[in-house]
Amino acid sequence: MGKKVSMAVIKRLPRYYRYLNDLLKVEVKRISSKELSERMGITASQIRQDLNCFGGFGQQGYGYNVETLYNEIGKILGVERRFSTIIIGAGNMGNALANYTNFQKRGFDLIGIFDINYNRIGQKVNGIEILHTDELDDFIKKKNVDIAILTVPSRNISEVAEKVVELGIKGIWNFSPQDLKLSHDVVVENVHLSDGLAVLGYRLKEKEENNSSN
Amino acid sequence: MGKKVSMAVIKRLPRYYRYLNDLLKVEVKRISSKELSERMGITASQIRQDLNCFGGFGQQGYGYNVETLYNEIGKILGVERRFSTIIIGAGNMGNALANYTNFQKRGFDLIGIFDINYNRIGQKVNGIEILHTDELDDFIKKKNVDIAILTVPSRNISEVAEKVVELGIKGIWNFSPQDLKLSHDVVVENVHLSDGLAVLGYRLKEKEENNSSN
DNA sequence: TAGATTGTTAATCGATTAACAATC
DNA sequence: TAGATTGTTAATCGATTAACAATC
Repeated sequence: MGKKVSMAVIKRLPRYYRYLNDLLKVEVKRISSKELSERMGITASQIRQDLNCFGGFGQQGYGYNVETLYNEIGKILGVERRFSTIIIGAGNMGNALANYTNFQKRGFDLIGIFDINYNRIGQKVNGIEILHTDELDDFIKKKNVDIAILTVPSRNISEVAEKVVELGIKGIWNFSPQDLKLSHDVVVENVHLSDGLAVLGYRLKEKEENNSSN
Repeated sequence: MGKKVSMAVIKRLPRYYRYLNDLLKVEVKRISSKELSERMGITASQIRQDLNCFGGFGQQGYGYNVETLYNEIGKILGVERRFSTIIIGAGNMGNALANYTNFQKRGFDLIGIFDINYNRIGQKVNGIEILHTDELDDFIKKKNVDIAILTVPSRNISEVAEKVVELGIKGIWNFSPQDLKLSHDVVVENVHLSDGLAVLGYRLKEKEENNSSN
């Protein structure tokens, strides 16, 4: 009952999942926390600690069965569950995401794309017709949409976000640099791409300074 | 010297920068750590602690001058410094990033786009002609490129990354889900978009379970 | 001056690592 | 069985929060 797993652990799960998938592909059957730790560049202790938040998936003296562990982490992440997803904002980023096949694999079904620009309406992206945002209302009510991916301009983000949560959206994946403050209780993941780029700039600059001061 | 500021602090800097920019726009002149903490949803203590890693930008009894603080954080992040940047992989994601005007503002100048597909060569994205990856070699040597944004398919990522670091690239912004293990000493920032989506799925699933168990 | 708010030290909290008994 | 490796508890490390003297 409510063990309360920390975000630090949860954020590492997709990475474990990826590494296990790679191992599966090259037909590795079993792996010890020690070997996995060397591949991933984290401590074996952390791996065991992380996994034991969710249950004892390993076996003493043997390690972990790769396929079992992969499936278990998949279950934890909810890969079995399907999430119906829409994209709002059919600009370049919306386009790129709509064509991202990985999402389908991870349990996210893209069922609609919306834009405010009439020139875009009716065009298809990855086989899905772009609808006008005026139709959002009807669409969400009819189709029971779980997640909205927001790739609209920053100035519209709060408005669009408020609207979709009122219509019953449960999760938002926000690509605008603007932080979302929402009245409703909804799960939000922010991407904030340019923040990552800023950190890259910082690290680069700092490295140069260190090098020149030696 | 080398105070060694932790990554946790550095990752918060772009967020401070954004909030200060918003305050500037609405012409707020001064702000206390307390008021900023309320807006950002973090503690005032953390704000003061974070900022003091880089110097005393505030004034007792007054708070912080918004413009000064904004500029100081900009300097720390290296906004003044220009980074010449190329995109490798002119697919949907490469396209989207090439059209992202924010990067220019943050000190990143896009000076080249490359693709392996001959059909794309010669087309322009955001005013920049797409070149074939065969020309990477010459281009990087001639133009002194700082950063490569990699939006190539996962299967090519290691190869392309190794190539650009050999040619002298100092920083990589990696959009492939594959982790990079590079022989050279180079700054890498990974985006791993689908990891973020996976976390969103987890949180959504968990919330449902909590709700239904009440 | 008195009030406000910083810069900074100390206390707390949480996350990572180490260690080892349990056990396959 | 003996060796290997987990699950788990305890120790360490680092990051966040609280507190308050310094000072604008």
